[in-house]
Amino acid sequence: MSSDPNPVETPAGESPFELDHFLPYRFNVLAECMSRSLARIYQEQFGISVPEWRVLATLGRESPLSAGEVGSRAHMEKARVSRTLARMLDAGLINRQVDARDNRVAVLALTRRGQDMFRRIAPLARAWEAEMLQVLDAGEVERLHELLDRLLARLRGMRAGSDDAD
Amino acid sequence: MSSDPNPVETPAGESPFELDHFLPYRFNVLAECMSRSLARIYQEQFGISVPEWRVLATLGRESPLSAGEVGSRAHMEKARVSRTLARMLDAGLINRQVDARDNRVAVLALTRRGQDMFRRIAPLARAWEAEMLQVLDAGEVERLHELLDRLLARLRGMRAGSDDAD
DNA sequence: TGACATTAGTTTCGTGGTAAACTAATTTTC
DNA sequence: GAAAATTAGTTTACCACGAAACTAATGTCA
Repeated sequence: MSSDPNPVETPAGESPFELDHFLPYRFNVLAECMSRSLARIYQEQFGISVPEWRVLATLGRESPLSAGEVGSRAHMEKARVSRTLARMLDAGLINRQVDARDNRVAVLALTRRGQDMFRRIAPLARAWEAEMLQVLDAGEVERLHELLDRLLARLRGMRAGSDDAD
Repeated sequence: MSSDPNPVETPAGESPFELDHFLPYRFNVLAECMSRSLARIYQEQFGISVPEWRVLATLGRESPLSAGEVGSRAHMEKARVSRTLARMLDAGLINRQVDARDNRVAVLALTRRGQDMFRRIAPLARAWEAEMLQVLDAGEVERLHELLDRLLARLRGMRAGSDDAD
């Protein structure tokens, strides 16, 4: 009884709860694995962290942006954005210029150095992704993206009315 | 020039790097959304955190287990397991008994109270998952799980030889 | 049996995260 | 046009995490 492999009784007919088959758990584990694996590349070679990489990629694609715009595009809280930007300013990867029309906002862009770094990391990131995706064919990749789209939309919908936006 | 929406030139023929289409980013965002949404349920109603829920689910399915076994089953670092167990012991959710054969290991199981909590949360977690999965049909859910399986296996394989196991 | 290595688990240390308070600028309202 | 509300962004306070150091028990090998 003390070594019962299924110690908590389940109502008749129900299978026990399995963490391994539970999607939030699976997504968390997988996301963490991906982050770690990829981060190894840009952390070791370029000395930047995950949020720094996100900001770099965001401003590499579109700029100039305000801090708030960076946050919404990269799904980062404003405090995290603020600290990340401070580090990147120190490192000379971005520059910041106060908006003449509205002195609260400052407009951000990559410096030459930031652009160079982005140009060097982006292909490595793509290559890493391609290596991971070798176990999937093109159609599967497409379907995966499509499933992720729908799940994300669903999650945003589920909390509708409950609290604030994102 | 300063308002160029694609400020970093891409090599001819290549599309610019899009964070929104990059899988590690997408998985992180989605995993975080799921965690938050689900955690709202068990945090508000039962006052436990994500790692506590993981340990609860792990020991709810199989016990007794040592701390190390809990960690490997729930994909948690041993330090995190240790802290989580300490909190749960305080809260009277689990009990710990030193193994007579090996005084380094202690064997863990849910208390009556822990079992009750698990029995109450598990169906809520299932229901939450089912609600999220309403946008997918049964075949899609199955294919999603299968894709996740393969990606996870791939990631474990990619770092083969590079460093330690998990 | 006594040194050395290994293992289970805890604790420490530094870092980074979030929520909430805060500052400063701007907009709204009457 | 002053008071109140809103917004952009920073800072503070607190807490969690991971890596590494540490403790204690066990295993190994001469």
